[in-house]
Amino acid sequence: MSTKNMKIQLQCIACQSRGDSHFSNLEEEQLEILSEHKSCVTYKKNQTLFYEGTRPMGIFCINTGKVKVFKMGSNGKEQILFIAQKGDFLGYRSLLSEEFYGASATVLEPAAICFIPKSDFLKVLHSNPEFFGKLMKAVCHELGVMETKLAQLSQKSVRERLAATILMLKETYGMEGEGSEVIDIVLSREDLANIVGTATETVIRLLSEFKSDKMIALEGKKIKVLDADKLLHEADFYG
Amino acid sequence: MSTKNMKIQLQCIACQSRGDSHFSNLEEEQLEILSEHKSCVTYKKNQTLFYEGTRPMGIFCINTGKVKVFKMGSNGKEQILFIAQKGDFLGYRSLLSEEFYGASATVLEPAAICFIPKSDFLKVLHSNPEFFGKLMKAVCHELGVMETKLAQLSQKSVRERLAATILMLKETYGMEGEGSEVIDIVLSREDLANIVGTATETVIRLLSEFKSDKMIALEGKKIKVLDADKLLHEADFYG
DNA sequence: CGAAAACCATGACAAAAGTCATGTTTTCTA
DNA sequence: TAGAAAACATGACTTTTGTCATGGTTTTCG
Repeated sequence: MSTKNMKIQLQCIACQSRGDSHFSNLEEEQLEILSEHKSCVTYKKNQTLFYEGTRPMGIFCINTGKVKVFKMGSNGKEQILFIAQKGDFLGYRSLLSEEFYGASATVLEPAAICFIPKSDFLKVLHSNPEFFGKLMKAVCHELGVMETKLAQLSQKSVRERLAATILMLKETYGMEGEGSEVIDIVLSREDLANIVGTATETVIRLLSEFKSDKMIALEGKKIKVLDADKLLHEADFYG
Repeated sequence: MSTKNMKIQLQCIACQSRGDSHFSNLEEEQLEILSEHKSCVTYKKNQTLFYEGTRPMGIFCINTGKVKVFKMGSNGKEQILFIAQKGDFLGYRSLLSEEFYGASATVLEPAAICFIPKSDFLKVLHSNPEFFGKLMKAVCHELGVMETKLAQLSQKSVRERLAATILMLKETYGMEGEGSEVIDIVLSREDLANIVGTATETVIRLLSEFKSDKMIALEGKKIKVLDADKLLHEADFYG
């Protein structure tokens, strides 16, 4: 197998993931502008889309696959801010605030991702107030989500946060399987710890406990949720 | 003294704090729209502008004074997200994402704050792409700031975060006084703890240590920075 | 395929931070 | 302005979480 990433060419207008994205309501003409200079590349696991501290040159649009977005701490530990998937944009926030990337983005599983140069994206953005408004709304929503994460990090125990994280993953990646929900994302214990904001060993220990308590089952790296109510209770979603 | 808040009337166009705000470049016509239905009220310490979970009806524009914006945890502890001051807008984020307020806002010191109804604000916003773009840029920047806070909360010790918080306060509210910087904001130890994300007692203990180590002096509730370099060192701003 | 590397798991221990109790000081307000 | 309430301070102790060490398991890749 070649070590080079495979390039695939596809018009945005025919993109399978467009319906899930902010591009869903764009007009044909504007989709053509976006397609003009875009490149679509397949990435392998662990490849990095962009690094914290570098200058954004355009936006990434995820076609398939999952991408972790994280900040590196001085201790060498990552804090994962969110996980992006099909239809999500990456990098437009730094583009609009005209700052360097505030985080890095690394592929978690094989992915197909388009890159649209800054100028084309901005051209469409400024010629389409409705699109601009939609994006504004999305950014405002994201800010609210991030504030909630901050407060929970500060106010909840690791145990509560892990339970909440498993439930969140279930909501996002859950697949019904023989009565229980299998979470369809492969995360190392370390990545999971970096979402929760704790040490890897602590996550491993708590997962073992949750397993003993029959709340989850571990199938290889995948987590199966056996008792969502009990997890909800652990996450302290009532006070 | 009356228990009612005092109303003062002033045109936005003549507002002293406008130069510090996102409204600085608006045209006369648009300022008049904003002025039309606005009300400007003085608030006393501990009065609340809006509560988490309620519906936003407009935006607040701070003329003078300081306001803490926070989320309440199930344990009854606040997490302060940021402190707003002269020229800052509050509440426009929830307005734009069309969600309920995600946080509460309470006045820290006597303040004069204007309220502009939703419809007037949106009218101006949508009639002025440049203003919209400016606000978008601001929100994107805020999102980056919030992500940084999240990562630091997860990756730094309480001691490091307190040192960083004191330095941040110095940057924002510092006033040169006989060689050292007096931080011109009155925060209870509890509020400070709720910024740092820790227990009140822990903050008190660490402040005592910082004082013993001659990094700060405590003058009543106000903090004076004696050795910013040493604080920077404590905050671990190099790795 | 098979060795090396990465990852998972668990125990033992240490450190960080939280909680509770108590006393003092400051601030508010009737 | 005096009494009450809130805020500050500190000690003693507990709990939570992190770190280090070790061994087993899985994955990767030459």
